[in-house]
Parts: sequence; structure tokens; C-alpha cells
Amino acid sequence: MKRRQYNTVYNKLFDAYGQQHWWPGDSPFEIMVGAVLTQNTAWSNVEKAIHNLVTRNKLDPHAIIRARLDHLANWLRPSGYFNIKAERLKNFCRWYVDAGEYAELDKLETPALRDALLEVKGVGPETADDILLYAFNRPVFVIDAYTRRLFARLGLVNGKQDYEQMRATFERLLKPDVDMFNEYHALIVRHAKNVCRTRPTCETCVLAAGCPAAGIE
DNA sequence: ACCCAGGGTCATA
DNA sequence: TATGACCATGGG
Repeated sequence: MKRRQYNTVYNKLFDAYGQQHWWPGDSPFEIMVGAVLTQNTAWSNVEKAIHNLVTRNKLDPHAIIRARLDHLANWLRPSGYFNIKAERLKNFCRWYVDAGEYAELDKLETPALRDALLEVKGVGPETADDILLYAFNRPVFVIDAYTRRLFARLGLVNGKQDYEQMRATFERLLKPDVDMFNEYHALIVRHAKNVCRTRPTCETCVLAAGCPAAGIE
């Protein structure tokens, strides 16, 4: 049964790396901003951009809406793709404020909230799910490139499933536990930083001497 | 000098 | 639906 293997991977990762304390950020809104800025970008660069916003008192949806696009882009510069991300962040903030911000959005059921997020230009499936899980505490499993690679290498997914299919698989096999989903995704990212990206066997063998992913049956 | 990072959009076939 | 081009900084 795959259900057991999916849980085993989690337990081994947790034993190896421990609590990851995700998502870094002091407020739900900061988490949402981080989710947009971290698209295909190292987190260390995102931190610099968020810091730029904080020091200017711009870590606020209304302030971002008011800001000039070129100013916003300059503050976001360290996170890369800064012109695109400035637009995406503005799009997101306009939607967020129009929708009544956190309190109103939190009244929506998860599927409706997810659909609403996906309507924002610049918010795709992974960003939406980051926000759902880490800002709204909804039991949504975030799929990323690391998740694909790890589970493909473990032979636990058939590599050509799209995002939605893979998310459905995880959410079907695992108990919908927000804290566990939170930790699971964070652990996969943590583990990814520990392994070679190019050798398919690395992920499951290098850690054999301490590899949490080894011995999954 | 190259590779890639906690993706998404858009144009093309 | 399925690839490919494009976006761009910073650390290894």
C-alpha cells in the first residue's frame, strides 16, 4: 500500500531533519508576499527584497498598491525577475484588498479560496497552495519540483503526472493534517538542499548512511 | 564561467 | 496539451 510509504517518507525526513518552523514570516501577509517573490528564486534573495519593503514600511497591501511600479521593482530587485514580480505583487494586493483581506477571504471554503487565488495573474498552482497552506492553514499539499524529483526517484509516482494529479495523490493518501502538510513540504525542501541534483540515485543512496529516504521498501 | 534557485505567463504547433 | 522562450539577481 502506497499510503504507508508516503507516511514512511515523512517520518524518515522528520527524524533526520526535525521541525523546520515554516513558513518564515511574521504575518500571513508577509507569507503571501514571500510566496510570490520566491517563484523560481532562492529564499535568501527573497529575504533581501522583503527586508527592503520592511525598512520602507511597505510590507502592507495598501502601501504596495499606492507605490509606484518602478519604485516597487527597485525594492524587489534582489529577488530577481523584479519587473514581473512588481506587477504580480500589485495584482495580488489589489485582489487581496478588494476581496476584504484576510478576514473575508478566510470565510471561503478551501476550493473557492483556491480558485480565487488562481484568478490572480501571477499566482499559479504552487504559489496558491503555499498561500493556502502557510497563510490560511488549509490542508493543501504543496507540490514542487523537489517533491516530483524525490518521489519519482523513490518510484512512488509515475513521473508524468501533472500538478493537480500529483496533489490529488498526496491528499488522497495522507491524512489532511495542516501541521503535517506544513512540515512535510518544508522537509522535502530541506532534504533537497542536502542532495546532488544530477545523479538519480543520490537522493536515495547518499543518505543511506543517514539518509532518511533510504529503506523505503 | 556555469548552474540553479521554495514558478508563471505567453506564443507557438 | 505540450514544449520553449522569457523573466534576472545572487550564491555555489
